[in-house]
Amino acid sequence: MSPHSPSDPDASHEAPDHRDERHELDLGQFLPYRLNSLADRISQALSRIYGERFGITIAEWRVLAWLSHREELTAKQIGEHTRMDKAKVSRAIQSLEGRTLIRRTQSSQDQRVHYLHLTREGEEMLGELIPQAHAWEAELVTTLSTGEYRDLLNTMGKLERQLARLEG
Amino acid sequence: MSPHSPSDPDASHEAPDHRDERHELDLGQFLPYRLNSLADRISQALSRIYGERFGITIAEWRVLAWLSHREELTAKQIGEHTRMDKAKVSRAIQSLEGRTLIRRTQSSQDQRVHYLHLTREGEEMLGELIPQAHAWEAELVTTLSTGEYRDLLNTMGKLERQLARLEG
DNA sequence: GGCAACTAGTTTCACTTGAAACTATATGGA
DNA sequence: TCCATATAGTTTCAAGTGAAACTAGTTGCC
Repeated sequence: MSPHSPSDPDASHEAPDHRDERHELDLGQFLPYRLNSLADRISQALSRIYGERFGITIAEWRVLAWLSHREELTAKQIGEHTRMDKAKVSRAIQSLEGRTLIRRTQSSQDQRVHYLHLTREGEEMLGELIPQAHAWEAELVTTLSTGEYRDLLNTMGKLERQLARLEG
Repeated sequence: MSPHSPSDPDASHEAPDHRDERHELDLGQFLPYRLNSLADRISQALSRIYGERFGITIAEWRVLAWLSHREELTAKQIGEHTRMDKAKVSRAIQSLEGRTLIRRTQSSQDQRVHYLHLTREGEEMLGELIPQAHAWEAELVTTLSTGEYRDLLNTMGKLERQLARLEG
């Protein structure tokens, strides 16, 4: 048995009183569920900034964010980085190009690939968006100590690596 | 400024060398993104158990899981617990009832509400499914120390409360 | 050179989703 | 009592989704 005693669904048989608190804890201590609903809530809250203020989707934001640190990326590379499937990436790119936030230039070596870059317009939007995203994140983590924040990222890194091990 | 120094998209201007590692870190240290992709990967991995071995969706699993600790829940209560919208809950319930994993009984006080309970079949399925889910979780967190695991849940709790504050 | 296998990116299609409309029931006044 | 308002749950509809088919181009091999 793991030392972490994740929620035990049969536990309710042992102590029928306090059922209310205990069942709250049950799913509430099942890591996949907790993690998923936390991430979901954060995503939704943040996408209010992307969506309402800037009119872009999460997929579009991810494409833009990656383009902000790298000059030339292809759709495929963005798909690898963001773990979005290529159809989703393709549609995000189409939409961003339609709004002239990014531009595409065909590679001369390989006619199939297109390098993507931010336009001036796209850079300007990111120049506004990114600080707001960071400000929001800062507000979210404001109740954590520096150590807690570092430990969180650290632990998440461990889980990611273990996940890769389980997957691979 | 937050003490946590989340990823700074402008940082690449300061040190154009080592661009490759630095941009990996950039989005890689943006908590909402990291959290979301981690949760996504975990959900997908777990839903292989739900889906392939037991033929149920995540929504259905959540309904069943809640029913495993509480005798009588209504669709509305499940929606509140799981933060799924009522259409999704309704569809999950229909499917589960169709497979006779749950049963519905109309309340005598209020003809609109239906109490949900597991059937024997549903209980049997959960009796198999839940240990497998826990075993998978245990494998995932096996690289964490007991303290790290506790701190993780703790920190997540803090983020949830802060999120509620920001939302409310 | 020419053909099979491969790859980047797009489109199609069947399915899922959440918002809003809807149905049936309940409640709280006037 | 009657009516306005509210609520539980279902259905509809338009938009979004990923898997698979597809298009266009490339590579390796004979």
